[in-house]
Amino acid sequence: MLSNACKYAIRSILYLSIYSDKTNKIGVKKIAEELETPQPFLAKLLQQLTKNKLVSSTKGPNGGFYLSDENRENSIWDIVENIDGVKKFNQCFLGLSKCEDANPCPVHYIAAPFKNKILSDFRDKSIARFTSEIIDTNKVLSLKDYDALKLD
Amino acid sequence: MLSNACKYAIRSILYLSIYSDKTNKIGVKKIAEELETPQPFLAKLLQQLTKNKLVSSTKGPNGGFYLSDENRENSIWDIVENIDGVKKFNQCFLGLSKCEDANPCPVHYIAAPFKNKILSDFRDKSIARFTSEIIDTNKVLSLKDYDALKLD
DNA sequence: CAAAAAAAAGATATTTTTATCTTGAATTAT
DNA sequence: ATAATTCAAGATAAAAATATCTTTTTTTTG
Ligand code: FES
Ligand code: FES
Repeated sequence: MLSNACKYAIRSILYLSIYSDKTNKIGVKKIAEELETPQPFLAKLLQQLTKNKLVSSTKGPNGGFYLSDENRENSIWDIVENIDGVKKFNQCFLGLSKCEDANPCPVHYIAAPFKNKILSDFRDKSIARFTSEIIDTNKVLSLKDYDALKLD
Repeated sequence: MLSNACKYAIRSILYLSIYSDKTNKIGVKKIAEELETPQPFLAKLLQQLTKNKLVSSTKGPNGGFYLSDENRENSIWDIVENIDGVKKFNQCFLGLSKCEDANPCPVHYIAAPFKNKILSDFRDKSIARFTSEIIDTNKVLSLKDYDALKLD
């Protein structure tokens, strides 16, 4: 449903949201290691996300990527739009050209509620809120295998 | 989540389940037109599905593809396994290597119930039952755009 | 200022998915 | 039998997604 690129992007931004700020930037190398994603590919992605104001960056020593307060006001949905485009998500689970109640495919009534739920979660919460919920519930919500992002 | 190939396969088999039997076979050309899928690609798929006993076929004039009673005892899940493999479906929505309650990603508790629901629907019902439910509810459950498969 | 660090940009490569084409084999109707 | 029809099989092609490499630019630190 989401491309690898998009998954990497979401994970990166959630990671940056938890661990970075203006005074604590993080380089691609570190991010790629933490999230176990291909480094140069992630670099390209972050480049694109930066150009589109979803993440921030500075060059030079102690430079790297981080999320500004403005960046944190975006939603996960903004990331999806940026990388995969909107269509990807509105598509029918079985590949019909339109997914709508008026013309449901055989699994529409199973798939549609899920899509709506994910969609509203992605669209209605800011990155900031999404992140604080992760932190507040104090669950081990890892971004890569095992508990890499365990908040202790 | 599912590949195009797999979507084509599922739609084809549901189509054949509704419209074909031993005495009424349907050619690739017709199927591809009805489902609006690329014809030679679908031919390859049907070939594979036939080899793997998920559909039946005969050559020659009035030949074509159809579902035998045995074919109808398979599940949608069998199709998915055949084309995309099992893994595809067990994957984490954000791309972690494992999707499990013990190590949930930030959207796990939204995605997991959906996956379980689809999975059980796909796995526990035979094609035959799936199809008769489509017919019985008498809904316009089309397999391609608009109401191509409207059961009147 | 010079050197090092790090992202930006652009080019290239690999892999996977999707799609097509060509030839061969089986079946049926005439 | 023969010709027509339709699937089978294998080779090939095109497109998209994923991944890497090289060079340039910016920034910071010493
Ligand atoms: S029409 Fe297929 S998922 Fe909605
Ligand atoms: S861990 Fe991500 S969907 Fe289950």
